[in-house]
Amino acid sequence: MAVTKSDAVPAVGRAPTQRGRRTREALMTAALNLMQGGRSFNSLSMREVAQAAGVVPSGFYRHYRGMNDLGLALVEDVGQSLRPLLRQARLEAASSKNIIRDSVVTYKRFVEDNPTYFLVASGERHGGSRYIREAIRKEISRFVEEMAQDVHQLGLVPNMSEASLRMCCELVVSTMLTAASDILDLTKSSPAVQRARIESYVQQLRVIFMGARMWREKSQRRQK
Amino acid sequence: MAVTKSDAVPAVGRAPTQRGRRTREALMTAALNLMQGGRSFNSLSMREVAQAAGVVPSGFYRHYRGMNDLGLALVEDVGQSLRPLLRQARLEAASSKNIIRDSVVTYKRFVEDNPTYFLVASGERHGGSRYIREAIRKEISRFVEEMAQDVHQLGLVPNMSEASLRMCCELVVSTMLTAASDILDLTKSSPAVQRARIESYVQQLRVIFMGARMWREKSQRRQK
DNA sequence: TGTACATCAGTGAACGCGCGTTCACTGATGTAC
DNA sequence: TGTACATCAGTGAACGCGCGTTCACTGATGTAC
Repeated sequence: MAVTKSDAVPAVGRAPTQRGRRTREALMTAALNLMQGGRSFNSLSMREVAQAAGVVPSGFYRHYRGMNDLGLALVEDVGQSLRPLLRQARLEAASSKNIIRDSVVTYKRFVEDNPTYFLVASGERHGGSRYIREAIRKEISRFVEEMAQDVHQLGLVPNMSEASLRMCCELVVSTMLTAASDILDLTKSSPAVQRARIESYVQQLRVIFMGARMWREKSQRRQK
Repeated sequence: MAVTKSDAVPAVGRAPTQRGRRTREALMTAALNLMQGGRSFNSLSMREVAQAAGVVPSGFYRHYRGMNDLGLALVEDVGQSLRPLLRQARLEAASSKNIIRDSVVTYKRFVEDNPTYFLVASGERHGGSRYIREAIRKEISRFVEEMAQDVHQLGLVPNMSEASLRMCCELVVSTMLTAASDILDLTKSSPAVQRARIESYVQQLRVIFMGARMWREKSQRRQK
């Protein structure tokens, strides 16, 4: 048997045609839309997603090996959409004279305007499959990296090593992801309850930044 | 039709007999055991849990209205098991001269020894059903309450109002729940990686506590 | 301590349903000449 | 620009399976006397 062109493996998900790319995206947005109601990605079925995307069930396999594969693609996509937007929000808030409160308020609006992204980010961070969790961790570390850069450039926490800065930013990102899931569940609560919750997060971030400014590197402490 | 004793609604889950209580518990532990492998509660089926508990599928309904009901019972049970244990661990570590590091190390061992509890607590905190999320929030607020009491009594953060103390403890508990899910995924990583992760959490808690000690209440700030 | 009886706990069969996956197919798309 | 053709994308039917839920049932358990 000679190896000819026709022997090439179909190789799922490469989508070299326009039509293919469109359907591939349709499947992603269909999954996101199905999650709008508060359902977790885990609870979606492949058939359901295919139907919502207007594709016959078997068509799904032209684009993804299975739901896990879709999940990974989704995480990557959400990460790439979110990172530049949040970075911009951060830089805008930086000129404010009440950086922390403004950032949290902006963030709240942002979460409410893009619920699906955060449903993926928060919801699958600890719950879903192991692979998806790892993918989310990787995206989070990118966020942290970017944020550390910004905080450094803005001089918000001077005299801190890069490693410590990342550690602090990780704490901030973690806290804000927890906040996101809170915010999404709060949409039906009274304004008073919402304000109280937001206030709590403002205070938590203040504690973190105060702690960060007090931080002394190990080496410095030793020198004392 | 006269209302006689026989008209009484079966009223699921009251389990007034010994046998009943045993099976009810068997269903809970069966669910926990099935989660051991890293699966989320959400992905368990009722039939599966029933079988693991040695009960015929329809028997499940004698004890729970459905999986959601089981989930709520599980959260409550996990909360009640965890609270006294963690409180004890906290009080033990309090006598150490390196409270934070010792607490984190103790906590790590504790998470590894009781993976199922934390799989529920972390995994369903943001992912599962709305009702389960609310139930977990309620349990968390109990944890926070207890921790705030202990921190106050030990005088770890003097000069702080009760409300602010709760806010800080919430931050700590949140961070440690995120840590739990990290720890559970790390069991197969190299000791070096594990140590680095633990070190990161130690530092994060230090930042929080330093920030908390620097904290000035709003009223105090105004008086300045 | 013994007995009668109401309630409770567990059984087994049955139902209709949506699931993931496979397959051979057909029409659409992009390309190489 | 036109055409031939390989590859790609979507189809529709079929499969076996485990799911949640219902029902009438039987035996176990706890109690009131």
